[in-house]
Order: sequence, then C-alpha cells, then structure tokens
Amino acid sequence: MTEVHRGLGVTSRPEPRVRSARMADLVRAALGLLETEGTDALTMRHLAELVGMRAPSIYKHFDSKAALEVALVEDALFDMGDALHHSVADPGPDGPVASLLAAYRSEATSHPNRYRLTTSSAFPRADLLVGLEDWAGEPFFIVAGQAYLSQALWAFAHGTMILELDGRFAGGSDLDLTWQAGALAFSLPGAPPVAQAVSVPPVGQQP
Amino acid sequence: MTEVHRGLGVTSRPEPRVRSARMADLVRAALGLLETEGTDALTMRHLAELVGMRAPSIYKHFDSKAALEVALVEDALFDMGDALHHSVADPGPDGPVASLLAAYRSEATSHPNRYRLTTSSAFPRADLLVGLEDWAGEPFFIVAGQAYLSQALWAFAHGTMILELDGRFAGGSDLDLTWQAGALAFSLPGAPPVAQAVSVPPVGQQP
DNA sequence: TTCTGGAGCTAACAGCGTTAGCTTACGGCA
DNA sequence: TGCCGTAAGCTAACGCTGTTAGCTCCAGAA
Repeated sequence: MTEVHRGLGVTSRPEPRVRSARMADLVRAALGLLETEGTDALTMRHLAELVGMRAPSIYKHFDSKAALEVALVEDALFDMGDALHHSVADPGPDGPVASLLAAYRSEATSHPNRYRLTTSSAFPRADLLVGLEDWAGEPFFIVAGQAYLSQALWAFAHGTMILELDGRFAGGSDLDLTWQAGALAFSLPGAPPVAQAVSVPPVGQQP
Repeated sequence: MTEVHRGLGVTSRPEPRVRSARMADLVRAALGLLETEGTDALTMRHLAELVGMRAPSIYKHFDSKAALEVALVEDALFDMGDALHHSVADPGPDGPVASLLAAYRSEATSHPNRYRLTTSSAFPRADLLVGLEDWAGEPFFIVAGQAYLSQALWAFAHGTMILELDGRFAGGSDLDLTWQAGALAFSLPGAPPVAQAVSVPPVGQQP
C-alpha cells in the first residue's frame, strides 16, 4: 500500500453551479458558435442574435463575457474530469498511461475551440469553481503515482494536444505514433523515483 | 552511422528579412511593450506613441498588426533556434535531452509574452519565413534521433513551458523537478524504437 | 525647377465589450 | 381590484480596437 489510492480519488467532484433555463440556452448557443464559427465569432452580439435577443440583454444573465466563458470552461472541465476518472477506473489493454492519454485526446478533440479556451493564457482561472481543476486533473496523479512525474505527464498531454489541434506537427505525421511515443516514455518502469514524493496536487493552482 | 547527423543540422538557418531603421524601432518598442505592459497593451496606438508617431503611420512600415507580430515571432524563433542548436553542439553534463530542455526553458523564460505570442493558436504561422520553424525545431530531432519521439519531446517541452509561464502548476512545486522528470522519461535507453523512423521533420508545418 | 515617392498627419469607419436608462410584463399582497 | 417590485427585454451611447482614405510636407532625382 502506498500513499497513492488507485481508482479512488482523494478530491471530490464539485457541485456544478445551477443555471436558469436562459443561462443554459446562452451557454449552449455559445458552445455552438465557438465550435462551428470559431473563436472570433463568439461575440456578445452574435451570441445574442443566436438566442433571439440583443447583446446588452445578455448582461441580465451573466456579469460579463468572461463569466460566460467561465461557464463554458467549467463544462469542459467536468467533461474532461469525468472522462479521465472513468479511464482510470477502467483502463484499457494498453495500460493506464495510454488509456488516460487516449481519454484526454478524445475529450479535447470533441470540442477543440473549447479546449483552446480552457487552456488559454488569458482565461480567468481564479473565477472557476473551487476544486474543479484539481479534481479534473487528479487522474494524472493517480496514474503517475508521483507528483512531479504526474505534472510532466500532464504537460506532455497538453503540449501534444494543443500542437495537434493547431496543426503544428509536420504534415504527414501519424499522430497516433507521437502519442504512443510519449505514452511509452512515461510508462517505462524505473522512471518514477525522481524526487521524494512531496504531497503536491498534480494539476491546477491552489486557490 | 545512422541517418541522424549528430551535431550537424540538415536544414539551414534562413536569412532574416532586412528591416529599415524605423521598422527595427517599431519591433524593438513592440517587444518592450509586450513584455513590460502585457499582451493587451500591445496596441497600434500605444506602440505609435512609444516611438513618437500616430497609429496610422505604422501602416507605412507594416501592412498590419499581424505583420508586426510576425517580425516579433521571427526574432523569437531565431533566438530559440540559436539557443537550441548551441545546446546540441555543446551539451552539458546532464546529457543532451536535459541540456536541450534547459536551453528551451531559459530562452522562453527570457521573453514570456513573446513565447506566448509565438505559440498562440491564432498566430498566422503561414506568413513566417519559409524554413524558419523547421530549422528552429531541428535540435529536437537531433537529440531524440527519431521523428515521433522528437515530436513527443517537443510537445513535452512546450506543454511544460506554457503551463509554467501561466502559473498552472500547483503552488509550491519545484518546477526544476518537473522538467527533470520529463528529461528522465525521454532519456531512458530502450525507449526509442516506437516506429520505423519515417523521415518526417520533427517540428513545424510543411509549407 | 519640377516632379515623385516616402512618411507623417487627421478624420472616420465598423466592430468590440459594456453601461445607463427606459419599458414591459408578471407575481405577490393589501 | 389595485399597487408595487422585480425580472428581462430594449435603444443609445461610450471608449476602445484595427484599419482606411485622403491630405500635407519634404527630400532627392531629373
């Protein structure tokens, strides 16, 4: 028995914020706009038109555009957290690392622009539901079994994901092999003991 | 002898674009603005004021704000390429992977907002000097010795870098250990043979 | 001397997030 | 029934953004 609780998280899934029907409408429409028309198309005026109102009326439901984006990103983190925790609870035949990475890639790919928003430098992460990022990232710690290795694995996953989404890898690359190369590097036995397992959450900023 | 030419790149450093004195002024001022005041402060009006002109006059020297950003990013890629190629030619005692990563981290950290700009999803990479990205990223291929492993290493480097710059790792983390964990994972012998070394450049989009 | 082109300027446009202030409709209560 | 308060819409407008049109001025060449 180690300090790592396999398959059983030590953080808990936060309670999502309640949303009025109109708020849910707006978030749904915003996601559609973001994914079908692109990041630049997500403006208050476009969004308002999509739900049949004028831009200033949105402010009756959300304090700001940033608050609306927070709602989008919280959805993304719940989806990602659910996918990752599920992959950890039920890893595939290729092992826990490959399984986790596959879940991460699949989830991010399903909503590329929302993933970009979630991971963008400018995003006001401090406004997110407390504990949400930690919970969503916990599977990296569970799989890596060590804080710094889990950070490195997370960094590999995010780096590969954003470069793939942005089309940065050389044309003709079989990206499955790139992911596989990383999975292998982080799966090799003998790698773990990098440092003396300081108890630090693997993901997210402390509030 | 393998197909990997250690220490001798197969791509060549592109010739930088020539700039008028005024263009150089603008790029220098833009970098200062970007790094000292932040990304949002880099506006045409602010920049113009900094060099003693009005915003529309900038268009006598650059076609658009994007063209000015391309100049900034080309500087970043030349600096990064020089640093990485140097680290490959003269690796430190911790081995080529750790040396490369240290150079990458040091270079990016010296101009964080320029690094963010360079790697941002929205940046018009197609307007960059042909071959510049390939040349700058080549050291990853030289060090990894295999296309897909080099892509994975690059992805780890970028992922760790952007998460570090954005303060995404848990408070109290010793990020040296995170980088070290990744360096170790990608340095272990036995890792390489992921695929049959298809000859694909490690970094950047084919034109 | 005249002409040409580079490099500055002001004024203005469309689009952005956002605010102020007005109106309308609905639900609870005396 | 009549009143009141609140929720949720609206228009007009503000300051900011990148950018364009069109003017002026000056240096250098013919």
